[in-house]
Amino acid sequence: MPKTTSRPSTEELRSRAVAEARRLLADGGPDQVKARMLAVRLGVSVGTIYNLFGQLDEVLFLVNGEVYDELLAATEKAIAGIAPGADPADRALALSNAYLDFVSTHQDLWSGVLAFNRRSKPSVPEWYKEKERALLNTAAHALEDIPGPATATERELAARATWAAIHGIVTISVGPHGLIATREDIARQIELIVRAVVKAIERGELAPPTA
Amino acid sequence: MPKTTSRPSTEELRSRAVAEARRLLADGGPDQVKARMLAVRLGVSVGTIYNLFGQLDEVLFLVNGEVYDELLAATEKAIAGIAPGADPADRALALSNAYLDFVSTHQDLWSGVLAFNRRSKPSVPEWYKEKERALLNTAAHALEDIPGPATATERELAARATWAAIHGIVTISVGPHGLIATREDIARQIELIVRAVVKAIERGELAPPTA
DNA sequence: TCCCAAAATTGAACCTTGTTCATGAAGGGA
DNA sequence: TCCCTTCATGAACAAGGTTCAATTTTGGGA
Repeated sequence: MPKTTSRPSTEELRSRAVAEARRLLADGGPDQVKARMLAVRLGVSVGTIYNLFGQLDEVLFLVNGEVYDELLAATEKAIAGIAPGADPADRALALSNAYLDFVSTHQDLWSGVLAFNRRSKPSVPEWYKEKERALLNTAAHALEDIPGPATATERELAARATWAAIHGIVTISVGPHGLIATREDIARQIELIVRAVVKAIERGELAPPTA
Repeated sequence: MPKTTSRPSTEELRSRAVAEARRLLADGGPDQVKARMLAVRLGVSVGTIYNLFGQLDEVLFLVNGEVYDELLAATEKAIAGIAPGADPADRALALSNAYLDFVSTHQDLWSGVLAFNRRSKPSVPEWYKEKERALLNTAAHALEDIPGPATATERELAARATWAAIHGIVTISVGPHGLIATREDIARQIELIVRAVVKAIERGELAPPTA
């Protein structure tokens, strides 16, 4: 009887490794993603992990990349669900609520993503930065078509500021393990900021008296 | 000839250690603050570091605590410099500009502080959380006396949201090494959010139609 | 001045982790 | 059958956090 279980393909192993790493990241943060632990979970030796990935950080970049993709999909879907003529604030809130939903659903994972991003690394892959840019662009898009006397430059500034603000509110609410504030509280804070900004755009109060 | 340099007192050593740790933190992030490196810089052995501090994290908490104190002092000073009857937006902007100034002046250090805070740790000392609370309270105070039909609860919500927003804008602009955006750009984003929120408070548009 | 108990220092040693590399097994084509 | 490429292996190395028994230093009392 020949062995029916042949050696799993390299690709197969790689994706299982990423899946395990994701679990470890969510459970204990980036520091818990260890080469030996991954090896044990996959039933291979340490060396094999280093055949699969140049260095351990690469696994974490891949995990985070996955998470980014999912978050991007969620936000895009949320925005797409809003009617073209709807209240601009609703569009912006659809985006931020999607973000909040996502983070609520994956609290520990997201906390891990943030922690890893804060670790200073020798180099960040270009494709990774690209995903981060894509996320920002989605946000910008949600604030793009708010009527009002704002130039493209002003809109872009407002979009980035609002995205950063939302990100700040969410981030400050995500401790090392789970949310620190209630979901409702966070949602209220986001809504407050978003509505205030949208109103400011509509009223043409964006540009402060430039010094 | 007797040795004129007697053994430095424990307190003396402790404070030199914190100072060195601060340098290391600013230079390479929390991961660069190593027991052996501290020992070498102080001219003592590894063991001594562990006499001074229960564990290495404690040094980092102390460094971050120092930084918090300085930031708090800077923001309080900025707010105190605003006349009591001044434009409420100016008060809020005084706060956020002080924050931005501080971070601009200590970019790498602040980046290190954030990175350390993201590391999941078994326990965070109470006095440390207290300092973080104090920082938030200062922010709340700056938004407290904006005229308008808002309840205390609403104001508190607005204060926390605004602080988180400012924090988000600044944080997203601080990469692992230095600022990613220009100082002016960051200041503009902050100003946009702050003015929008202050206007919303003044106009009594804080509370969205509660669902 | 001398001596000793307490306090602080030392550095070897242990353990965990990232990373490398010489060795060897597996499989497929000539 | 014999190579040759590819991949897996795990021992070994270098760091770094942490501990601790042995040693040194200090300060004060006799």
